[in-house]
Amino acid sequence: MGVDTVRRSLESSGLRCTPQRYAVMAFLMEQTGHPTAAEIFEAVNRADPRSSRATTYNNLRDLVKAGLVREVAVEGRAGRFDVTGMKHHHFICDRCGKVEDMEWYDVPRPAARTLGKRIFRECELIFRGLCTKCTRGHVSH
Amino acid sequence: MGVDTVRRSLESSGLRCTPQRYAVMAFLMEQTGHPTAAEIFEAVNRADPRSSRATTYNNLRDLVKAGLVREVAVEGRAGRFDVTGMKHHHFICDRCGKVEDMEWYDVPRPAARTLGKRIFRECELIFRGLCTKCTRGHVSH
DNA sequence: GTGTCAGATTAGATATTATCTAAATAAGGA
DNA sequence: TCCTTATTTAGATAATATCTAATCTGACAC
Repeated sequence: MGVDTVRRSLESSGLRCTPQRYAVMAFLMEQTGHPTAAEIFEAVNRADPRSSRATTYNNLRDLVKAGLVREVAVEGRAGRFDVTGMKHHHFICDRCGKVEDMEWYDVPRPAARTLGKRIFRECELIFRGLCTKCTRGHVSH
Repeated sequence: MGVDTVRRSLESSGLRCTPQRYAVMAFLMEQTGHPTAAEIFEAVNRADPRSSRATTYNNLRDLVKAGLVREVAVEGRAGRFDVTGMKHHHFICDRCGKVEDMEWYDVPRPAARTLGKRIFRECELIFRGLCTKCTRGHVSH
């Protein structure tokens, strides 16, 4: 991952390339999982440059608004983030809340009639069940 | 809605029919929208029997666990609840966070190969965009 | 390189959402 | 009616997210 890949992502979205924003984006790009804001905040602050909590949240919001990053809300738990690079769906574990990527496939968009006056932006498909780890020791009825 | 519809729903799920739990379920069943836990708490407490915050959350969790109620997580906002009676998808407004029902249609489930050792329970399809209200005055580029 | 300023950062307070605690209560079966 | 166990309660606490207002800085024009 060239240093400038991150910088170019930011700039092509009209976002200033600040050290803190760079650090958030770089961390997410090198990540295969789906960290929470708190985890991102911690990771960034283990290294330099350091970043305040507010800045981390601000940057995540900016990155999401710019379409570079996606937030996955999980019931009763912290939201999780990943880069929107390659199209994929998500699997959320009922038990531990972990979010995993799932191979993408096309989903039919809703009929215009169903949509009415709403403005459609995207479909998101979420699979639910038990992740591999939580499956261990599980006995189906 | 006969009084006993609610009671029977609870009992057939092995849940005791307490006044507080009844009130939560009854409120959700007569509701067309997707109230937050706070809204449900308020609604129940405008009438008798009253219920504490903890009880409202406990009951919502029990109802979700029993499969009678579904929670929809919304990024950066309170979760929202509805009864799982008739199959439907959800539309979430990017701007105001409102959740609306959308006509249900079948979604292909993931291939066994993709699923691996995970245990699949369900698919959830979420549409995103602007709701009818937030569309007013909106100019698409 | 320097000046400029809109946008970014900061620490800490605050807001919002959800859960925990431990004692008191009540549902529903025997 | 009595018993057992699930449920309820008020208030404290935890977890998550945003706000404030002072300060700083990236990037552009020159």
